Amino acid sequence: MTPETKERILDAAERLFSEAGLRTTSLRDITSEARVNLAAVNYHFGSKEALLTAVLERAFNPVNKKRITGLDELESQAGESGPPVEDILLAFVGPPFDAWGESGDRGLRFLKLLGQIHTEANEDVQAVLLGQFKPVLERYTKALVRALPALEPLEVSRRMLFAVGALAQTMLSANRFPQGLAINDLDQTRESLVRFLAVGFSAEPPNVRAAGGGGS
Amino acid sequence: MTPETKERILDAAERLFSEAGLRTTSLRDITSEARVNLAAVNYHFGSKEALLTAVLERAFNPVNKKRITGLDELESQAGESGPPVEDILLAFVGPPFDAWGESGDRGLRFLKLLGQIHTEANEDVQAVLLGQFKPVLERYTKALVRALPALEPLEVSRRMLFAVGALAQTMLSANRFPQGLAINDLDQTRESLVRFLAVGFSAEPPNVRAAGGGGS
DNA sequence: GTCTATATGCGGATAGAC
DNA sequence: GTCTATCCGCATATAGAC
Repeated sequence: MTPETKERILDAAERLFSEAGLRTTSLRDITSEARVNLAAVNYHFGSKEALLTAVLERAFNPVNKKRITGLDELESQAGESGPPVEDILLAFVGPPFDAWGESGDRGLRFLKLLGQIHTEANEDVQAVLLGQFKPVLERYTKALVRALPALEPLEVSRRMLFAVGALAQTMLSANRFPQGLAINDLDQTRESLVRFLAVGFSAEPPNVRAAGGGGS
Repeated sequence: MTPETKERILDAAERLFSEAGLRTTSLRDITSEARVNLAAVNYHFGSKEALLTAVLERAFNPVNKKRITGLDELESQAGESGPPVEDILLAFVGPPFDAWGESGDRGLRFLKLLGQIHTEANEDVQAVLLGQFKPVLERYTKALVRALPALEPLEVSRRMLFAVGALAQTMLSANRFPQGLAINDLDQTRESLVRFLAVGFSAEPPNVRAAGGGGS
Protein backbone atom coordinates (compact mmCIF):
# COMPACT_ATOMS: atom_id res chain seq x y z
CA MET A 1 0.00 0.00 0.00
CA THR A 2 2.26 2.68 1.23
CA PRO A 3 4.71 3.64 -1.46
CA GLU A 4 8.26 2.64 -0.96
CA THR A 5 10.05 4.66 1.63
CA LYS A 6 12.43 5.94 -0.97
CA GLU A 7 9.62 7.36 -3.06
CA ARG A 8 7.99 8.93 -0.06
CA ILE A 9 11.20 10.69 0.75
CA LEU A 10 11.59 11.92 -2.80
CA ASP A 11 8.04 13.25 -2.88
CA ALA A 12 8.31 15.00 0.44
CA ALA A 13 11.67 16.46 -0.44
CA GLU A 14 10.43 17.76 -3.76
CA ARG A 15 7.50 19.42 -2.08
CA LEU A 16 9.51 20.99 0.72
CA PHE A 17 12.47 22.00 -1.39
CA SER A 18 10.20 23.78 -3.82
CA GLU A 19 8.14 25.46 -1.13
CA ALA A 20 10.52 26.32 1.62
CA GLY A 21 13.82 26.34 -0.15
CA LEU A 22 16.87 24.16 -0.29
CA ARG A 23 18.90 25.33 2.63
CA THR A 24 15.94 26.06 4.84
CA THR A 25 14.61 22.55 4.60
CA SER A 26 16.29 20.20 7.02
CA LEU A 27 16.38 16.44 6.94
CA ARG A 28 14.14 16.52 9.94
CA ASP A 29 11.54 18.46 8.01
CA ILE A 30 11.71 16.00 5.17
CA THR A 31 11.53 12.84 7.19
CA SER A 32 8.69 14.11 9.30
CA GLU A 33 6.75 15.22 6.22
CA ALA A 34 7.34 11.84 4.64
CA ARG A 35 6.65 10.12 7.93
CA VAL A 36 9.77 8.06 7.78
CA ASN A 37 12.64 7.89 10.13
CA LEU A 38 15.33 10.51 10.18
CA ALA A 39 18.04 7.98 9.48
CA ALA A 40 16.25 6.70 6.40
CA VAL A 41 17.57 9.50 4.24
CA ASN A 42 21.15 8.68 4.92
CA TYR A 43 20.42 5.02 4.55
CA HIS A 44 18.77 5.36 1.15
CA PHE A 45 20.60 8.29 -0.36
CA GLY A 46 23.78 8.71 1.61
CA SER A 47 23.50 12.42 2.26
CA LYS A 48 21.24 15.38 1.94
CA GLU A 49 22.96 16.54 -1.19
CA ALA A 50 22.61 13.17 -2.83
CA LEU A 51 18.92 13.32 -2.04
CA LEU A 52 18.71 16.74 -3.59
CA THR A 53 20.32 15.67 -6.82
CA ALA A 54 17.99 12.67 -6.95
CA VAL A 55 15.04 15.02 -6.64
CA LEU A 56 16.36 17.26 -9.33
CA GLU A 57 17.04 14.49 -11.78
CA ARG A 58 13.60 13.10 -11.35
CA ALA A 59 12.06 16.52 -11.87
CA PHE A 60 14.03 17.79 -14.84
CA ASN A 61 14.78 14.71 -16.88
CA PRO A 62 11.36 14.64 -18.52
CA VAL A 63 11.70 18.17 -19.80
CA ASN A 64 15.10 17.62 -21.26
CA LYS A 65 14.07 14.33 -22.81
CA LYS A 66 11.13 16.03 -24.50
CA ARG A 67 13.43 18.66 -25.87
CA ILE A 68 15.60 16.02 -27.42
CA THR A 69 12.79 13.94 -28.89
CA GLY A 70 11.10 17.08 -30.12
CA LEU A 71 14.16 18.06 -32.04
CA ASP A 72 14.55 14.51 -33.31
CA GLU A 73 11.11 14.68 -34.81
CA LEU A 74 11.65 18.07 -36.38
CA GLU A 75 14.82 16.93 -38.00
CA SER A 76 13.36 13.71 -39.34
CA GLN A 77 10.51 15.63 -40.89
CA ALA A 78 12.61 18.41 -42.34
CA GLY A 79 14.48 18.21 -45.59
CA GLU A 80 18.14 18.51 -46.31
CA SER A 81 18.32 22.05 -44.98
CA GLY A 82 17.02 21.10 -41.56
CA PRO A 83 14.13 22.63 -39.64
CA PRO A 84 13.61 26.39 -39.56
CA VAL A 85 14.77 28.57 -36.71
CA GLU A 86 11.37 29.27 -35.26
CA ASP A 87 10.48 25.59 -35.01
CA ILE A 88 13.74 24.79 -33.32
CA LEU A 89 13.21 27.51 -30.77
CA LEU A 90 9.69 26.38 -30.10
CA ALA A 91 10.88 22.85 -29.47
CA PHE A 92 13.41 24.23 -27.01
CA VAL A 93 11.09 26.55 -25.20
CA GLY A 94 7.96 24.42 -25.31
CA PRO A 95 8.66 21.65 -22.78
CA PRO A 96 9.36 23.89 -19.81
CA PHE A 97 6.27 25.88 -20.66
CA ASP A 98 4.25 22.69 -20.80
CA ALA A 99 5.61 21.64 -17.45
CA TRP A 100 4.67 25.03 -16.12
CA GLY A 101 1.14 24.61 -17.37
CA GLU A 102 0.68 21.14 -16.00
CA SER A 103 -2.37 20.36 -13.96
CA GLY A 104 -2.46 20.72 -10.22
CA ASP A 105 0.57 21.60 -8.20
CA ARG A 106 3.01 19.81 -10.42
CA GLY A 107 3.56 22.70 -12.79
CA LEU A 108 4.05 25.24 -10.10
CA ARG A 109 6.34 22.91 -8.21
CA PHE A 110 8.50 22.52 -11.24
CA LEU A 111 8.89 26.26 -11.53
CA LYS A 112 9.50 26.82 -7.87
CA LEU A 113 12.06 24.10 -7.79
CA LEU A 114 13.80 25.65 -10.72
CA GLY A 115 13.82 28.94 -8.91
CA GLN A 116 15.18 27.45 -5.73
CA ILE A 117 18.02 25.82 -7.56
CA HIS A 118 18.80 28.99 -9.32
CA THR A 119 18.83 30.93 -6.10
CA GLU A 120 20.12 28.50 -3.54
CA ALA A 121 21.97 25.60 -5.00
CA ASN A 122 25.68 25.31 -4.53
CA GLU A 123 28.13 24.63 -7.27
CA ASP A 124 27.98 20.87 -7.06
CA VAL A 125 24.25 20.82 -7.39
CA GLN A 126 24.31 23.20 -10.28
CA ALA A 127 26.87 20.97 -11.90
CA VAL A 128 24.38 18.13 -11.79
CA LEU A 129 21.85 20.24 -13.59
CA LEU A 130 24.37 21.41 -16.09
CA GLY A 131 25.29 17.82 -16.79
CA GLN A 132 21.72 17.18 -17.82
CA PHE A 133 21.40 20.37 -19.75
CA LYS A 134 24.64 20.45 -21.63
CA PRO A 135 23.84 17.79 -24.23
CA VAL A 136 20.55 19.52 -24.92
CA LEU A 137 22.30 22.80 -25.41
CA GLU A 138 24.78 21.26 -27.77
CA ARG A 139 22.19 19.58 -29.93
CA TYR A 140 20.16 22.73 -30.26
CA THR A 141 23.15 24.86 -30.99
CA LYS A 142 24.11 22.50 -33.76
CA ALA A 143 20.64 22.63 -35.26
CA LEU A 144 20.67 26.40 -35.16
CA VAL A 145 24.07 26.62 -36.74
CA ARG A 146 22.69 24.65 -39.63
CA ALA A 147 19.59 26.79 -39.87
CA LEU A 148 21.60 29.99 -39.82
CA PRO A 149 24.46 29.54 -42.26
CA ALA A 150 25.08 33.27 -42.42
CA LEU A 151 26.25 33.31 -38.81
CA GLU A 152 29.51 32.13 -37.39
CA PRO A 153 29.00 29.24 -34.98
CA LEU A 154 30.48 31.37 -32.25
CA GLU A 155 27.84 33.98 -32.78
CA VAL A 156 25.16 31.31 -32.65
CA SER A 157 26.53 30.12 -29.32
CA ARG A 158 26.40 33.63 -27.97
CA ARG A 159 22.82 34.07 -29.06
CA MET A 160 21.94 30.71 -27.58
CA LEU A 161 23.22 32.06 -24.31
CA PHE A 162 20.91 35.03 -24.65
CA ALA A 163 18.02 32.73 -25.41
CA VAL A 164 18.65 30.55 -22.41
CA GLY A 165 18.77 33.61 -20.23
CA ALA A 166 15.55 35.01 -21.58
CA LEU A 167 13.80 31.72 -21.02
CA ALA A 168 15.18 31.31 -17.53
CA GLN A 169 14.15 34.79 -16.53
CA THR A 170 10.65 34.17 -17.78
CA MET A 171 10.37 30.98 -15.79
CA LEU A 172 11.72 32.58 -12.67
CA SER A 173 9.43 35.55 -12.87
CA ALA A 174 6.51 33.21 -13.24
CA ASN A 175 7.34 31.75 -9.92
CA ARG A 176 7.90 35.08 -8.23
CA PHE A 177 4.72 36.77 -9.35
CA PRO A 178 2.14 34.17 -8.45
CA GLN A 179 -0.65 35.58 -10.52
CA GLY A 180 -2.34 38.57 -12.05
CA LEU A 181 0.76 39.42 -13.95
CA ALA A 182 1.50 39.67 -17.59
CA ILE A 183 3.51 36.52 -17.66
CA ASN A 184 0.68 34.39 -16.57
CA ASP A 185 -0.89 34.29 -19.94
CA LEU A 186 1.11 31.24 -20.84
CA ASP A 187 0.36 30.99 -24.52
CA GLN A 188 0.88 34.66 -25.09
CA THR A 189 4.15 34.68 -23.23
CA ARG A 190 5.50 31.67 -25.03
CA GLU A 191 4.50 33.11 -28.36
CA SER A 192 6.14 36.42 -27.54
CA LEU A 193 9.30 34.73 -26.40
CA VAL A 194 9.63 32.54 -29.46
CA ARG A 195 9.02 35.48 -31.75
CA PHE A 196 11.49 37.64 -29.91
CA LEU A 197 14.16 34.99 -30.05
CA ALA A 198 13.52 33.97 -33.63
CA VAL A 199 13.89 37.51 -34.83
CA GLY A 200 16.97 38.03 -32.73
CA PHE A 201 18.63 34.90 -34.06
CA SER A 202 17.85 35.90 -37.60
CA ALA A 203 19.45 39.31 -37.21
CA GLU A 204 22.45 40.13 -39.28
CA PRO A 205 25.73 39.61 -37.47
CA PRO A 206 26.99 42.81 -35.80
CA ASN A 207 30.01 43.15 -38.03
CA VAL A 208 30.73 41.21 -41.15
CA ARG A 209 34.00 39.53 -40.61
CA ALA A 210 33.14 36.15 -42.08
CA ALA A 211 33.10 34.67 -45.53
CA GLY A 212 31.88 35.84 -48.88
CA GLY A 213 30.36 39.18 -49.66
CA GLY A 214 31.22 42.81 -49.31
CA GLY A 215 32.58 44.53 -46.26
CA SER A 216 31.13 47.82 -45.24
CA MET B 1 46.65 54.84 8.37
CA THR B 2 44.64 51.71 8.59
CA PRO B 3 41.29 52.25 7.03
CA GLU B 4 38.33 52.45 9.30
CA THR B 5 37.26 49.14 10.71
CA LYS B 6 33.94 49.41 8.97
CA GLU B 7 35.60 49.73 5.58
CA ARG B 8 37.93 46.87 6.30
CA ILE B 9 34.98 44.68 7.07
CA LEU B 10 33.20 45.72 3.92
CA ASP B 11 36.24 45.03 1.78
CA ALA B 12 36.92 41.67 3.32
CA ALA B 13 33.30 40.67 3.11
CA GLU B 14 33.07 41.68 -0.53
CA ARG B 15 36.13 39.63 -1.34
CA LEU B 16 35.04 36.55 0.55
CA PHE B 17 31.43 36.68 -0.49
CA SER B 18 32.39 36.89 -4.10
CA GLU B 19 35.01 34.17 -3.87
CA ALA B 20 33.67 31.63 -1.46
CA GLY B 21 29.99 32.35 -1.56
CA LEU B 22 27.45 33.88 0.71
CA ARG B 23 26.43 30.99 2.89
CA THR B 24 29.84 29.44 3.01
CA THR B 25 31.49 32.53 4.37
CA SER B 26 31.14 32.85 8.10
CA LEU B 27 31.52 35.90 10.23
CA ARG B 28 34.63 34.34 11.59
CA ASP B 29 36.09 34.12 8.12
CA ILE B 30 35.32 37.74 7.48
CA THR B 31 36.64 39.13 10.69
CA SER B 32 39.83 37.16 10.46
CA GLU B 33 40.37 38.24 6.84
CA ALA B 34 39.76 41.84 7.85
CA ARG B 35 41.82 41.37 10.97
CA VAL B 36 39.20 42.84 13.19
CA ASN B 37 37.38 41.34 16.08
CA LEU B 38 34.51 38.96 15.64
CA ALA B 39 32.15 41.16 17.57
CA ALA B 40 32.90 44.13 15.36
CA VAL B 41 30.51 43.00 12.68
CA ASN B 42 27.57 42.94 14.97
CA TYR B 43 28.65 46.17 16.51
CA HIS B 44 28.92 48.03 13.20
CA PHE B 45 26.26 46.36 11.11
CA GLY B 46 23.96 44.58 13.50
CA SER B 47 23.91 41.23 11.76
CA LYS B 48 25.44 39.22 9.00
CA GLU B 49 22.58 39.93 6.68
CA ALA B 50 22.80 43.62 7.27
CA LEU B 51 26.47 43.41 6.39
CA LEU B 52 25.63 41.58 3.22
CA THR B 53 23.15 44.17 2.09
CA ALA B 54 25.67 46.89 2.84
CA VAL B 55 28.18 45.11 0.63
CA LEU B 56 25.67 44.74 -2.14
CA GLU B 57 24.56 48.31 -2.07
CA ARG B 58 28.08 49.53 -2.24
CA ALA B 59 28.81 47.25 -5.17
CA PHE B 60 25.73 47.76 -7.29
CA ASN B 61 24.70 51.32 -6.71
CA PRO B 62 27.27 52.72 -9.12
CA VAL B 63 26.02 50.59 -11.98
CA ASN B 64 22.42 51.49 -11.46
CA LYS B 65 23.25 55.15 -11.07
CA LYS B 66 25.10 55.11 -14.35
CA ARG B 67 22.15 53.52 -16.02
CA ILE B 68 19.92 56.28 -14.83
CA THR B 69 22.22 59.16 -15.72
CA GLY B 70 22.94 57.54 -19.07
CA LEU B 71 19.29 57.50 -19.91
CA ASP B 72 18.92 61.05 -18.66
CA GLU B 73 21.54 62.19 -21.09
CA LEU B 74 20.06 60.31 -23.98
CA GLU B 75 16.67 61.79 -23.36
CA SER B 76 17.93 65.32 -23.02
CA GLN B 77 19.77 65.00 -26.31
CA ALA B 78 16.95 63.37 -28.19
CA GLY B 79 14.06 65.19 -29.75
CA GLU B 80 10.39 64.94 -29.11
CA SER B 81 10.25 61.29 -30.12
CA GLY B 82 12.83 60.24 -27.58
CA PRO B 83 15.99 58.22 -28.09
CA PRO B 84 16.02 55.21 -30.40
CA VAL B 85 15.72 51.67 -29.15
CA GLU B 86 19.29 50.68 -29.75
CA ASP B 87 20.68 53.61 -27.78
CA ILE B 88 18.38 52.87 -24.89
CA LEU B 89 19.46 49.27 -24.80
CA LEU B 90 23.08 50.20 -24.95
CA ALA B 91 22.67 52.53 -22.00
CA PHE B 92 21.06 49.72 -20.09
CA VAL B 93 23.56 47.06 -20.96
CA GLY B 94 26.67 49.19 -20.93
CA PRO B 95 27.31 49.88 -17.24
CA PRO B 96 27.43 46.25 -16.12
CA PHE B 97 29.74 45.52 -19.01
CA ASP B 98 31.95 48.40 -18.00
CA ALA B 99 32.04 47.13 -14.46
CA TRP B 100 32.96 43.74 -15.81
CA GLY B 101 35.81 45.22 -17.76
CA GLU B 102 37.20 47.24 -14.90
CA SER B 103 40.84 46.98 -14.10
CA GLY B 104 42.23 44.51 -11.64
CA ASP B 105 40.06 42.26 -9.59
CA ARG B 106 37.26 44.73 -9.27
CA GLY B 107 35.51 43.76 -12.45
CA LEU B 108 35.65 40.09 -11.80
CA ARG B 109 34.55 40.59 -8.24
CA PHE B 110 31.51 42.46 -9.43
CA LEU B 111 30.55 39.56 -11.66
CA LYS B 112 31.20 36.92 -9.09
CA LEU B 113 29.24 38.78 -6.51
CA LEU B 114 26.37 39.05 -8.92
CA GLY B 115 26.56 35.33 -9.49
CA GLN B 116 26.62 34.54 -5.80
CA ILE B 117 23.57 36.62 -5.16
CA HIS B 118 21.80 34.99 -7.98
CA THR B 119 22.64 31.55 -6.72
CA GLU B 120 22.71 31.91 -2.99
CA ALA B 121 20.89 34.90 -1.69
CA ASN B 122 17.68 34.42 0.20
CA GLU B 123 14.50 36.30 -0.52
CA ASP B 124 15.21 39.20 1.75
CA VAL B 125 18.55 39.87 0.18
CA GLN B 126 17.15 39.61 -3.28
CA ALA B 127 14.49 42.04 -2.25
CA VAL B 128 17.19 44.56 -1.45
CA LEU B 129 18.62 44.18 -4.90
CA LEU B 130 15.24 44.39 -6.49
CA GLY B 131 14.60 47.58 -4.59
CA GLN B 132 17.61 49.10 -6.30
CA PHE B 133 16.79 47.68 -9.66
CA LYS B 134 13.11 48.29 -9.89
CA PRO B 135 13.23 52.04 -10.52
CA VAL B 136 15.81 51.44 -13.23
CA LEU B 137 13.62 48.86 -14.84
CA GLU B 138 10.66 51.16 -14.77
CA ARG B 139 12.46 54.09 -16.33
CA TYR B 140 13.83 51.98 -19.13
CA THR B 141 10.53 50.32 -19.80
CA LYS B 142 8.93 53.72 -20.09
CA ALA B 143 11.56 54.89 -22.53
CA LEU B 144 11.10 51.79 -24.63
CA VAL B 145 7.36 52.12 -24.66
CA ARG B 146 7.83 55.56 -26.12
CA ALA B 147 10.35 54.36 -28.68
CA LEU B 148 8.10 51.51 -29.76
CA PRO B 149 4.65 52.96 -30.23
CA ALA B 150 3.56 49.96 -32.27
CA LEU B 151 3.76 47.70 -29.25
CA GLU B 152 1.44 47.42 -26.33
CA PRO B 153 3.17 48.39 -23.08
CA LEU B 154 2.51 44.92 -21.79
CA GLU B 155 4.42 43.44 -24.67
CA VAL B 156 7.28 45.83 -24.01
CA SER B 157 7.37 44.68 -20.39
CA ARG B 158 7.54 41.10 -21.48
CA ARG B 159 10.38 41.82 -23.83
CA MET B 160 12.15 43.77 -21.13
CA LEU B 161 12.01 40.62 -19.06
CA PHE B 162 13.64 38.71 -21.88
CA ALA B 163 16.32 41.36 -22.16
CA VAL B 164 17.10 41.30 -18.48
CA GLY B 165 17.38 37.54 -18.63
CA ALA B 166 19.69 37.58 -21.59
CA LEU B 167 21.92 40.13 -19.90
CA ALA B 168 21.97 38.26 -16.62
CA GLN B 169 22.85 35.00 -18.29
CA THR B 170 25.69 36.65 -20.12
CA MET B 171 27.08 38.09 -16.91
CA LEU B 172 26.75 34.83 -15.07
CA SER B 173 28.42 32.82 -17.78
CA ALA B 174 31.27 35.25 -17.77
CA ASN B 175 31.90 34.38 -14.21
CA ARG B 176 31.55 30.65 -14.71
CA PHE B 177 33.87 30.32 -17.67
CA PRO B 178 36.90 32.17 -16.40
CA GLN B 179 38.54 32.61 -19.75
CA GLY B 180 39.19 31.32 -23.18
CA LEU B 181 35.55 31.38 -24.01
CA ALA B 182 33.51 33.23 -26.52
CA ILE B 183 32.01 35.54 -24.01
CA ASN B 184 35.27 36.98 -22.99
CA ASP B 185 35.51 39.20 -25.96
CA LEU B 186 33.74 41.95 -24.12
CA ASP B 187 33.15 44.37 -26.93
CA GLN B 188 32.01 41.70 -29.29
CA THR B 189 29.65 40.21 -26.75
CA ARG B 190 28.13 43.53 -25.84
CA GLU B 191 27.66 44.42 -29.45
CA SER B 192 26.03 41.08 -30.17
CA LEU B 193 23.75 41.39 -27.23
CA VAL B 194 22.60 44.88 -28.06
CA ARG B 195 21.98 43.93 -31.64
CA PHE B 196 20.09 40.82 -30.66
CA LEU B 197 17.89 42.72 -28.26
CA ALA B 198 17.30 45.69 -30.49
CA VAL B 199 16.10 43.48 -33.29
CA GLY B 200 13.96 41.47 -30.93
CA PHE B 201 12.33 44.56 -29.51
CA SER B 202 11.63 45.91 -32.94
CA ALA B 203 9.90 42.74 -34.04
CA GLU B 204 6.26 42.91 -34.93
CA PRO B 205 3.96 41.87 -32.14
CA PRO B 206 2.99 38.18 -32.34
CA ASN B 207 -0.66 38.85 -33.06
CA VAL B 208 -2.19 42.15 -33.88
CA ARG B 209 -4.81 42.79 -31.32
CA ALA B 210 -4.16 46.43 -30.69
CA ALA B 211 -5.32 49.68 -32.22
CA GLY B 212 -5.56 51.08 -35.70
CA GLY B 213 -4.59 49.55 -38.95
CA GLY B 214 -4.93 46.45 -41.01
CA GLY B 215 -5.73 42.93 -40.04
CA SER B 216 -3.53 40.03 -40.95
C1' DG C 1 15.56 -2.05 6.80
C1' DT C 2 13.97 0.70 10.59
C1' DC C 3 14.40 2.85 14.74
C1' DT C 4 16.44 5.73 19.11
C1' DA C 5 19.85 8.18 20.89
C1' DT C 6 23.69 10.75 20.40
C1' DA C 7 28.10 12.42 18.60
C1' DT C 8 30.05 16.32 16.58
C1' DG C 9 30.60 20.57 14.71
C1' DC C 10 29.54 25.13 13.23
C1' DG C 11 27.77 29.57 13.22
C1' DG C 12 25.37 33.70 14.74
C1' DA C 13 24.84 36.47 18.41
C1' DT C 14 25.67 38.70 23.08
C1' DA C 15 27.37 39.77 27.94
C1' DG C 16 30.38 42.21 30.11
C1' DA C 17 35.34 43.59 31.05
C1' DC C 18 38.52 46.97 29.36
C1' DG D 1 34.94 51.08 20.17
C1' DT D 2 37.31 46.84 20.95
C1' DC D 3 38.06 42.61 22.97
C1' DT D 4 37.29 37.64 25.32
C1' DA D 5 34.53 34.13 26.50
C1' DT D 6 30.49 31.88 26.03
C1' DC D 7 25.62 30.87 25.16
C1' DC D 8 22.51 28.62 22.35
C1' DG D 9 20.40 26.50 18.63
C1' DC D 10 20.49 23.68 14.79
C1' DA D 11 21.89 20.48 11.34
C1' DT D 12 24.17 16.48 9.42
C1' DA D 13 25.57 12.23 10.18
C1' DT D 14 26.29 7.73 12.62
C1' DA D 15 26.42 3.98 16.25
C1' DG D 16 24.18 0.33 17.60
C1' DA D 17 19.81 -2.01 19.30
C1' DC D 18 15.88 -4.24 17.28
